[in-house]
Amino acid sequence: MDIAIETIWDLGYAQASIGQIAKRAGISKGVVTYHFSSKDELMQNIVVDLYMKGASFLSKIENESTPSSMLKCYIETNLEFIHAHKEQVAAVAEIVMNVRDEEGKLFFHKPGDNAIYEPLIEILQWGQEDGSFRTFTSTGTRVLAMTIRSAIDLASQQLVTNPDFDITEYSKELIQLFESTTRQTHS
Amino acid sequence: MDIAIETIWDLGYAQASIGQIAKRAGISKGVVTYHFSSKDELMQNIVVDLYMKGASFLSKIENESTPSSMLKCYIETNLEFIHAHKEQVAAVAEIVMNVRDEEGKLFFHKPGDNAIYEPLIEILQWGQEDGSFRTFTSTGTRVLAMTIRSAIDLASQQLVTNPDFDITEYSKELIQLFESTTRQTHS
Amino acid sequence: MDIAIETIWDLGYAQASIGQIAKRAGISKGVVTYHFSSKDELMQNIVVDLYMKGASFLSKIENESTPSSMLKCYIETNLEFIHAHKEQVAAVAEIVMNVRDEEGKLFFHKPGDNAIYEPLIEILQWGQEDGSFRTFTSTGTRVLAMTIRSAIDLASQQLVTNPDFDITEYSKELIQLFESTTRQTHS
Amino acid sequence: MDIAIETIWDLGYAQASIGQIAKRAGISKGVVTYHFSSKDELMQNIVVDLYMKGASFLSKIENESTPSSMLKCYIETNLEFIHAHKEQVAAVAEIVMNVRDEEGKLFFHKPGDNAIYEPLIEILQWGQEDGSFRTFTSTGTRVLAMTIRSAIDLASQQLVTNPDFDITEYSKELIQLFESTTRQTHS
DNA sequence: GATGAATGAGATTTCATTCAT
DNA sequence: TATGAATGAAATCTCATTCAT
Repeated sequence: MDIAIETIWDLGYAQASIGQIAKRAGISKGVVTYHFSSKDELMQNIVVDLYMKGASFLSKIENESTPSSMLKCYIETNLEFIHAHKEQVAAVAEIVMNVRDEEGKLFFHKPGDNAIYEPLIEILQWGQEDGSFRTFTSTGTRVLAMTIRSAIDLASQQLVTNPDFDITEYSKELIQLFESTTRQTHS
Repeated sequence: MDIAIETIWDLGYAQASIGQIAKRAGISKGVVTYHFSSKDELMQNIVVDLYMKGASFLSKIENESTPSSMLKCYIETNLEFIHAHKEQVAAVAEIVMNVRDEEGKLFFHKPGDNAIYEPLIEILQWGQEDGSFRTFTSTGTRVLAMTIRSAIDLASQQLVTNPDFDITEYSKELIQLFESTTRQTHS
Repeated sequence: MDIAIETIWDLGYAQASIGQIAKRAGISKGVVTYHFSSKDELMQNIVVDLYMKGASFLSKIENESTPSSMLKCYIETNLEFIHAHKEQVAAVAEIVMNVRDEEGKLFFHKPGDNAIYEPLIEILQWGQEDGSFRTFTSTGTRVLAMTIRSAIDLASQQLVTNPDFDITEYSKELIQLFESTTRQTHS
Repeated sequence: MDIAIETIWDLGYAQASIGQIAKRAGISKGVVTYHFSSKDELMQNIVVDLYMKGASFLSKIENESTPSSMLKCYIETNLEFIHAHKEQVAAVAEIVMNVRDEEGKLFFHKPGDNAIYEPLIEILQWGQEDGSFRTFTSTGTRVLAMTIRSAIDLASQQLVTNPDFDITEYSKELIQLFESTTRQTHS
């Protein structure tokens, strides 16, 4: 699986054939289909593995005691995770966007599933309820969550394409940006 | 080319073979390779065509007379463009992320090329210089530009994956969000 | 298709891979899948082609004016057909017994379909009705038809496995056997 | 071996891979190749086992004291055997027609080997000699034996493909048919 | 005896590309 | 311009067989 991730990182999903992966791993093609009944299953394993790592890594966010610190922790921890697993994060992004079922529909996408934004929405709602964040409309809250999330995900793309990208600095700036965006402006 | 775009939209880049495209267009495979010397060239044409459409469509942004109205126009016009050409925008996103050269490097990416953020950075700098926007550090300005851009690009993904996504509403909310983010808070 | 038939005749269905067939035909594998979208489709074409040839070849049986001469003609013409197309007949026998659908069911077999015996049963019934054949029970008539048919089909197997088999002689003997089997024994 | 027979019965020879057989048996592939040095050897064992069962089961035919009762017993006992071991009989039919040597020749077939017809020919000759059967030419005797045998073997095919096939009834009808075929018509 | 990992050959199929017509 | 035949490379997958444990 690690070699598969590396191969996707280096060559992209389409070029990451079982043959390529096996060659880079120094094993025969048969080994791959012996352990994973199909290429798709290998890819699913890579995705599921990252989700499990992510769930563990990101669980500490829930421990924060204020909306502000939790938002900070959310951004920071997510970017740390992306940094720590940049190859796998990028590989999963490619897999999710390329694996399709027989009908041509994206395999890793339930239509209308925006569950990824829920944790952020909850943080933002909490902050509005306890008065530490300024208020947004319902839609505004959701759009802000989407904006934060897309800014986070951008980091993974930058790590792939931009060798000068400094994710630590990016993290600090994002935290500051969204801290000021959410801050209550008048007492 | 339009059929090629539709095919990528429906089936994804990998399944959009010349055979598929030709079949959907009701022509023979030979016609495609007659007009485009290779599949990659067809794909490049789709990308270049979108860039040209975009340059024309987005040129009106430069006519705005204030940083604030220009930022609003930038967001609004970009989202209108994504909306008007959602299939081609999505197709180009797939092409850009899948076409690679012999070495496995992404064909449509010059390393370190973040030119896409420059127009936004310029708007943000102009606003800081004329005092209509609050001030950001140099890095903060760049990160804000990246955040705005990624929020805009998210719309294209949502159009692909989320049938309930309302891009007009999204546009209004984004404008409001970044208007308030950049607004000078104390006179 | 002719080369495919020859290959099945020589090597059997399992060994008659697209690669083998292409090699024997002196063409590339791609040509086969270009003309036939899959191996199964090639095999179906071979089967359908033989059925069409058979329908044409055997149509003259209907012209006979007495049950006895029609039975004789049925046996004779069927064996002539098997003789004239022995390779394809044998190939179709292999195909019919080996091609299966995804569930493992034989593709060329509708459960309970014994339509092949109907023409013979009709001849035998006609002969009983007009008094030229001795009488059989309903089941006896069907079993006799099955016996005649299996004796005919045996010829194809013999042509495959027995180089000394004389199908002309076999034809004469079968005709005589079933002529005497069906003959009215007392006036 | 029983599982292998079931697998061939259910899926056909080609799909009856060692992996499939082992999976259905709940054992590892290795066990199969531990007990049988090759797949072909497993298949040979299934064939030989059936022949031994058959030799035992059918030996009682020799005890009959008249040609007529022996012919009846031959048909009846063979069909009982096919009925009692229908899966294995069908499996052996598939094996015999699919296993080939390196040259592509059928493994279970010695060219010109028509030994299977000898017992029937002997019964028919005996009946002609003792005057209880009507007389046939030498070739006619052989063709009649082939006809009887093919009618018997048809039962196995019918058991595979026709769920409504009643082999007991078929047995009675065949016995009656060939009793009347062989009966001396004038004293 | 039994297992599971590993292999390598070969099967089907897809596909970009070339080329004669 | 357009077509369709042909090619050859490569991809996924299956499978009999080997082997260390």
